Amino acid sequence: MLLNLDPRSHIPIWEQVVNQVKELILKELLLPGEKLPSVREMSSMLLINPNTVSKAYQELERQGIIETLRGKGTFVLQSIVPKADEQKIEALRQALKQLVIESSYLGIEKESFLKWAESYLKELGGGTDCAESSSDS
Amino acid sequence: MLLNLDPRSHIPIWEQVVNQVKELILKELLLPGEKLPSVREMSSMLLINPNTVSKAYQELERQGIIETLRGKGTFVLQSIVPKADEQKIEALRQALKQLVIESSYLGIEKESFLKWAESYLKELGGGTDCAESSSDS
Amino acid sequence: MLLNLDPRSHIPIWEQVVNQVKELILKELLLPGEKLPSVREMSSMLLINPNTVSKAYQELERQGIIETLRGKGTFVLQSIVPKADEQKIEALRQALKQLVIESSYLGIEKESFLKWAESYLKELGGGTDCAESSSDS
Amino acid sequence: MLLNLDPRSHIPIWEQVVNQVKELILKELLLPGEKLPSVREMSSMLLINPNTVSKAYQELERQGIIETLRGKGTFVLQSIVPKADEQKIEALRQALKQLVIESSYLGIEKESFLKWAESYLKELGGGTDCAESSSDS
DNA sequence: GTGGTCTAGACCACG
DNA sequence: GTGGTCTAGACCACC
Repeated sequence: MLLNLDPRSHIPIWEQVVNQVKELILKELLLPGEKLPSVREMSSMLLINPNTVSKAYQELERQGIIETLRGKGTFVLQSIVPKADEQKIEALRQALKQLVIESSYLGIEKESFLKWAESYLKELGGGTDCAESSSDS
Repeated sequence: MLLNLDPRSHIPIWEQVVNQVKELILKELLLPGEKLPSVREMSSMLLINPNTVSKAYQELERQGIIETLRGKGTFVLQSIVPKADEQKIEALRQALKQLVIESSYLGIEKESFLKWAESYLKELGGGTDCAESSSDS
Repeated sequence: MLLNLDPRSHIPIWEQVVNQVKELILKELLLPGEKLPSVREMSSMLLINPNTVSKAYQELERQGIIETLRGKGTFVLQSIVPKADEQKIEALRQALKQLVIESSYLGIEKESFLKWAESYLKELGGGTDCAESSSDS
Repeated sequence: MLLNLDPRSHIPIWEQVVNQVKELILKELLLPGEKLPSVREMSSMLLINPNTVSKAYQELERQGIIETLRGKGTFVLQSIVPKADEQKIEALRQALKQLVIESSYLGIEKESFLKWAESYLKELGGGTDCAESSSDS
């Protein structure tokens, strides 16, 4: 559970936590049913306020990724069902388009961009069907 | 200069303006040397606060995309040189990675994601040989 | 005494126990004078903490529904007298009102809501003439 | 915008705000497009912390009932679409069942319970098609 | 021990 | 002016 937080980033800390937990789960470094550090543990590990961790956990629960059992703690859900929210997909497409625009202004070649995308997709998606390919990043 | 602004979007309006101007330039709907509407014109066209337009123009100037000539107006720069800022590239890579993660939780297939990326890359890069001319800085 | 507990529910487990015992009594699946499982038995049956069962029993006793005889065990009271606590009635009305509001936002038809209410009322009140016998306190 | 908050209630204050705003909208005391008091105004009106109001507004936005425009304020959405979430409907049914059980222990007659339900349904639902019936509580 | 709520007060970005 | 985020510290309910 070593998360990389950047307090200077414009992305709120709680959202950085959300993102990185989601990444850890996809990479199977956090397994279904596994217990997350308690809010207090996490906050002292990351040197952030417990409320910030709490907000991150609540958001993850709202997204159907983790669950909290009263008095027990917080756990990764057994079955994380991808829900194909059309609005979110459209937002993602827009974000992707914007990234492409930015990459052009940064002088990034098309091939590089696609290569990166493929590499990230393999890195994560590999875990779903074949675990051995998840480490060849 | 018909921009699509969404006041409900969580992306700041000034940033939406910046993004769409950059897109228009890439698509050659705004040509080098062309004059942009004045801050007042733009703000009344888009029904937004002049300060917002001003902030967008300042950001575009900061990024080396447009220039303001006092008393003359604001113009698209003749040569927009992609500056390969390593930090920005790394940030873009992170953003791309995050998009890939989100797409996984939305149940989007790898092929779809790559297809979209390719389509956007072609859409922009196709109109101009921006990639080849990116080294003549 | 097969209770359906959901550790994921936001209703505290002790309260779920209280609710379901009250339901069993109304449905005459638990009869007046009948002995409840001991705290230990119940906790091992339900795989929950004995303290949780204990809290549920205390609450049921506080509500005048069961009684604990030292050394003998815990029993359903012979005569459960509905006590028309005005405050609780008002709270119930508020809760009902809130349910109606929620049902509206969920797009539930008035008829459906009333049908459900009637069905539940019949389900419970039908088995016993609780309403008529409610005045013999 | 006179809300009745009960700090002693077990329902969190932010949730009480959410509930009552939803009620005001159903009763057409808050109209689509109307501006809600700012977070600061509301917090000073209700004598609660701005963060508490903020949490309530965020929840209302998450439920698709209001929207916030950056720097402008918070507004009731034009079209509030009831979304028939099956899980939430089932939870509502359970809550209704529980209310029926409670009403029995409080000695409430079936007819009273149904009468109340009908009255609340008419009070709110009346606003949808005929405004004149909304005041005959 | 666990998470949830509330307060107070500060800082920031947006328009 | 608006809302959003973060911190610090307190209190509570649950198990």
